[in-house]
Amino acid sequence: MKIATYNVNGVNGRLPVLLKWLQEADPDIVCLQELKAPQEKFPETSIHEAGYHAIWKGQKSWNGVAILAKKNLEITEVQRELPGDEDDVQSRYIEAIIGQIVICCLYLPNGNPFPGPKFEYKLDWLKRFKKRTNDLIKMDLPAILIGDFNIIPTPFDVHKPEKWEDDALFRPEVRKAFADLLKKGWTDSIRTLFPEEKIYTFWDYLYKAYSRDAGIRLDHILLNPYLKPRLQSGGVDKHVRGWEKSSDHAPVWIELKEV
DNA sequence: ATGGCATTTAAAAAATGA
Repeated sequence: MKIATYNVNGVNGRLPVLLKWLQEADPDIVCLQELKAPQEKFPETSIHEAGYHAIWKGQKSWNGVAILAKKNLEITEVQRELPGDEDDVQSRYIEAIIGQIVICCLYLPNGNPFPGPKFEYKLDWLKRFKKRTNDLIKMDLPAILIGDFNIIPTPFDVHKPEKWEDDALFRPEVRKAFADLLKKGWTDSIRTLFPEEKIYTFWDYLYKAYSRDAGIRLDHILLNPYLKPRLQSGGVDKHVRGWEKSSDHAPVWIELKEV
C-alpha cells in the first residue's frame, strides 16, 4: 500500500502536473492540500479518469484538502473539519478510513507573520490537533497524520536555520508541538527511514531555491504505534518540483507492508 | 536591503503563501 501527500498549490492550475505524477507514482492513497478551489470546482472527472475516487473539502481562493484513493478502495469519511472551533471556516482538515486505516489529511496554518493573529491561529489549531491525535491514539486503530504541517521539525530540516529563527514555520512553539507528537508515540516516517540525510519537501519559487537545493521539510507522514511495524519504504519525489508549472512542494510517500 | 515568484479572483491590484 503506497500512501502519498502532495501540496499541489492550486489543484486546477496544477492539474497536468498532478495527473502526470499520479500516473508515474501510482499511489493507492493520496492526500492533497491547497486545492485553492471552491467545492464545486474540484476536478472530479479528471481524477476519476486517472483511476481514483475522492472526497474533498474546498474553499474559494485558499486552502482546501482532498483524499484520493484507487477505485477498489472504499473511502469512509469520518470528519471534514478539525473538531474544537465551530467558528473556524478554513478548509484544512479531512479524515477518512480507507483499508482499515484512519487517514488524517491536514493543511496546518502557515502562521506568518510572527507575532500576530495568524500565528495565534496556528497555535490554536495545533492545540485542537493535539486533542484529536490524542483521541486517535486512545482508539487503538491504525492511523496516519499526513499532509503539509507547515512545521520545520529541527534545524537539520532547513537549509539555513539561522534565517528562520522568527519564522512561524520554525518558531520553538510549533517545533515543540511536533516534538510532542513524537513523544506521544507518533513516528516521523521519512526521518525514521533516512535519519542522516538532508531531506526537503519545499523549495521557494524565488532565489533559484530549487537549483541551489535551498529547501525546507514541511510535509510529513506520521504513523501511530499500530502502523509503525508496517513501514517499508518511503521518499520524496523531488524531481517533480523541477517540472514545468510545478507546485513549490514535492510529493512525499511511504509504502506499508500488507497485513 | 531589496526584490525576486506564483496562485486566485476578477478585470487591476490585492491577499496569501513560506
